[in-house]
Amino acid sequence: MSRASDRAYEQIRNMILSGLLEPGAQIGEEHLAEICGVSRTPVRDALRRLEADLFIKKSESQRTFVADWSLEDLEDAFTLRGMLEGHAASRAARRISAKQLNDLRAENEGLRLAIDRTQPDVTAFLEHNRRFHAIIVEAAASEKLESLLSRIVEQPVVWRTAQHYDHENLMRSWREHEELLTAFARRDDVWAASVMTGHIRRAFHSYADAHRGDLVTAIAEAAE
Amino acid sequence: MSRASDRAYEQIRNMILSGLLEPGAQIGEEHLAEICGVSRTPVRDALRRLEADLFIKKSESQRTFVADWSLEDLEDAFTLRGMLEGHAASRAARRISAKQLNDLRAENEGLRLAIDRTQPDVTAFLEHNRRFHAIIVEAAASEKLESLLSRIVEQPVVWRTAQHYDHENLMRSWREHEELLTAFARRDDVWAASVMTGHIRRAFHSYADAHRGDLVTAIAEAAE
DNA sequence: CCTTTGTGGTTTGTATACAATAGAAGTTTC
DNA sequence: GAAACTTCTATTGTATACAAACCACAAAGG
Repeated sequence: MSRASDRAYEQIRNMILSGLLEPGAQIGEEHLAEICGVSRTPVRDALRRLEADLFIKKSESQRTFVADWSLEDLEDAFTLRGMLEGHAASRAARRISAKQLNDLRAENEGLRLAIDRTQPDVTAFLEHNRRFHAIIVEAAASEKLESLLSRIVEQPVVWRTAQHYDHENLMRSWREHEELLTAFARRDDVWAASVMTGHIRRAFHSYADAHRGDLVTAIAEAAE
Repeated sequence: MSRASDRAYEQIRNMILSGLLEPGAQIGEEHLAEICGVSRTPVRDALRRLEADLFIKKSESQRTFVADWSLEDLEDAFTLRGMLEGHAASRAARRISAKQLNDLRAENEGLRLAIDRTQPDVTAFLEHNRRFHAIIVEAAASEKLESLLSRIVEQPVVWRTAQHYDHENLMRSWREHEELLTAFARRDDVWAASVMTGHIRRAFHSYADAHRGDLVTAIAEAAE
């Protein structure tokens, strides 16, 4: 891949995910170019990709804004993700290799270690979780499915809110992953799909609960 | 939208859909720029979008090739489309407006007129069909769903093969659309979803049958 | 004969300059 | 004082020039 435009893509994406660029905010190409230390050309390139990934959206007059997702939009995205990842799990159950199964086990073990401590390491949790799901999509061996999923898995607000997940929720993710592993080991595609769909669905509610807590905090801070 | 880059997008897309640019063929930016009568900048812009839409793919070394889909890839795409459009139909059944319902009826009437003649007008059929499905996706009112579907609905080979559809197949599409209309009128989301999924699924087999005929023709021509 | 390495030409990536267009603000007129 | 028009500014779109990467082919060495 190209160096400058990829750096720009990563950098802008991280700024959006971390909340440095606020949802709804307008962003100018020149401005971003300065921040990334490159010219407008690679920035425009990066913006096109971010637009396809629904991280930004353009007004009728082509001005660029950070995507602003409502709770409804998020439920919508989680529903689609549940369908698609359920399908991925079903395919994966029929195709997964011994190596991929081992990799999955390793990731879930890492995930458990990240949260099985007095202070859970949420960043590590998210990374192991991401890789766990990525391996399944890879095992599903469908280029189109992979392309579609890459566009709805990561959502800015979800990242920021994840810090508020409680220990029980994190452990439930681990347990659901374990169940998924069993389903894969048995090559049971129906089981795998239903566990996955439920897993994503529950994740949405965990998010929604944590998000409400987040809102309360924000309101309290604003009141000070 | 911008003039030159959109023209380039449309033009290149049409060249791919029509088969003028053959699957697997390498395409150079400079070359495309000449054809479209613009500079490389808007062409690169268009290529980024076409890449997101899976019309082209890039090699590891960033060279551009026309996407080459195997029959397996196509079945895969049709399966995903069935899932997503089924979901769209389900949502649409609960939300569709009277006006949208009328528009759907009009499109399907136009579709019938296009094929109810001695020599079916397949191009008109495809256009009415496209708009019919587009209205449903619009009625589903999910930005994400729309974004995902826009990336798998149109496939180069399908267009070219459509000319070989027989009259009975075309009429079945019309009848299935009519059934969908009834389901929408009754606001029956479960019915709508199952009719839609079956509709897409059958379309795949119509394609596969016609495609085999296509292959036979090609082989016969090569033998001359 | 096979492998490797260099070189020429082709293709893509980036920067910059300039053109076009949309928004904003200020002025004029009723 | 409000609405419409004009001008100015900010932002995006396009062209072009140059730099870097890559591929293919040929030549040399083992």
